Amino acid sequence: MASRTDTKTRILDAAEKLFAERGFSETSLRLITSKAEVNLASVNYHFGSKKELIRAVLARYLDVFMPSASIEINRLHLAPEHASLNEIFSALIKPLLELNKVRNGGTIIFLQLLGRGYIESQGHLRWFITTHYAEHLATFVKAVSASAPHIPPAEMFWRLHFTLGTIVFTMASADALNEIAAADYGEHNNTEAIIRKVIPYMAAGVAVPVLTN
Amino acid sequence: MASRTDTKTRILDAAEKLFAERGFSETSLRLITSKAEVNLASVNYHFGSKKELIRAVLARYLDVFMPSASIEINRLHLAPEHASLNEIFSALIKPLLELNKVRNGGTIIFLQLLGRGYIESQGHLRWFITTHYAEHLATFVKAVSASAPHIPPAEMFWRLHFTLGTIVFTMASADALNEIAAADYGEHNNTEAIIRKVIPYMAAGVAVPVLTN
DNA sequence: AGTTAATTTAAACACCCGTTTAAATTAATC
DNA sequence: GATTAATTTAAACGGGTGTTTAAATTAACT
Repeated sequence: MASRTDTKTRILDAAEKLFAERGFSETSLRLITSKAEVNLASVNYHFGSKKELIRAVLARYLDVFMPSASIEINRLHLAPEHASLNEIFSALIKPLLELNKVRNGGTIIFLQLLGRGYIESQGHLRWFITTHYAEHLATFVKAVSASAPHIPPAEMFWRLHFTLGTIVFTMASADALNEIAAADYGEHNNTEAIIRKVIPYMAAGVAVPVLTN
Repeated sequence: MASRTDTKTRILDAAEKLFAERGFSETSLRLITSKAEVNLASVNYHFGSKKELIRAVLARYLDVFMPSASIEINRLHLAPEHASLNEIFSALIKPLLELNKVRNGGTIIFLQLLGRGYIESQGHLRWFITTHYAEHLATFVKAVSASAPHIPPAEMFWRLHFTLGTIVFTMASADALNEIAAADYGEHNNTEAIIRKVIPYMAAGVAVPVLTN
């Protein structure tokens, strides 16, 4: 059934790397197939279209991350509602870093793809994610809300999207920021170090009391 | 000298709107010139290339925003170092909203362009901004650092980029988020309302004590 | 082994892109 | 008003894009 390594897999592996680095529209099928060492037409044969390839690339990560994240959230001291926001966000570190075992640089690739998906493709990838992984997202939102009960649901909606923006933009610029940090402050952070830096920032922002005046 | 409205201005006006909505690479010169009702070749005649047009679009906003922001930061109670982080971030509201008077929707267009500039064009727009507006940026960083002296410079570097990501990603998705918020919570926020929502989040994140363990 | 199905391949298709050219037009200057 | 300069215009250039086609090849099944 499979010639050498599965053609489908070779395409996905090459595509996710290029998509994360350069964005979807800046990455041509010809570049993907040449890096993957497969024929140009095989993308349309196996995936139908470029748009569906993009979805498949994202789904391959989400199908690993989402269930794993839900398990960690539910496991929090056997009672997620008593966990702090820092603990809840930190519970996502393990599922995120496990993506590095799936593929080299998997964590940062996943987060960059997520950001590209939300910004580039005007809305239809956001729709794909929120509908296909609704239960997992609800689990997460419920846990966060329970641990910050002073934040009304509408305000929490906005703050969680602020949080998504924070992490996703950070990871999209991670390489550039790391270079500057190394040059200016002698710092050398890997993906995990950056995630551990950003969690307190996000947790503090989500929990800050709403201004009433 | 000018036929009707200045051709150069017509191009910039059409371009900034399309760039903000769809991104740089997704916006063709043919689409820009047709919306602007000018000839295709006039872009290259007046700006040289598409890349230089992108820079000109961004510069037109930065040249208004940056000096205005610096003035507001320096004016903070005549002593910026005694202002709170909330006050410092809030000082940027006026310069941001004044962009709405420059052009309709100017505030959100500017913030979306900023985000596109940082994410899409791999690094060379980030370079353009940090070198051409270095003094203004330094003024801002200095004020923020003075009002959160417990945050080491390297940590502050990261947190300010978290902050940039938060605001820029939020504004890039503002329309979509507003639709959801309206449908799910009956909320209707304009650009200013969203900015006022995000400021406490960012201020809390920037100031949160660094974990020592 | 022979037949059918799945996959791979090279080539072409139709289209859109940024840029350039040279002629036509408009504006400015003497 | 004639001459020069600035701008606008239509057309073409060369190249890249996603997708489709039909033939060649490989794998699977009876």
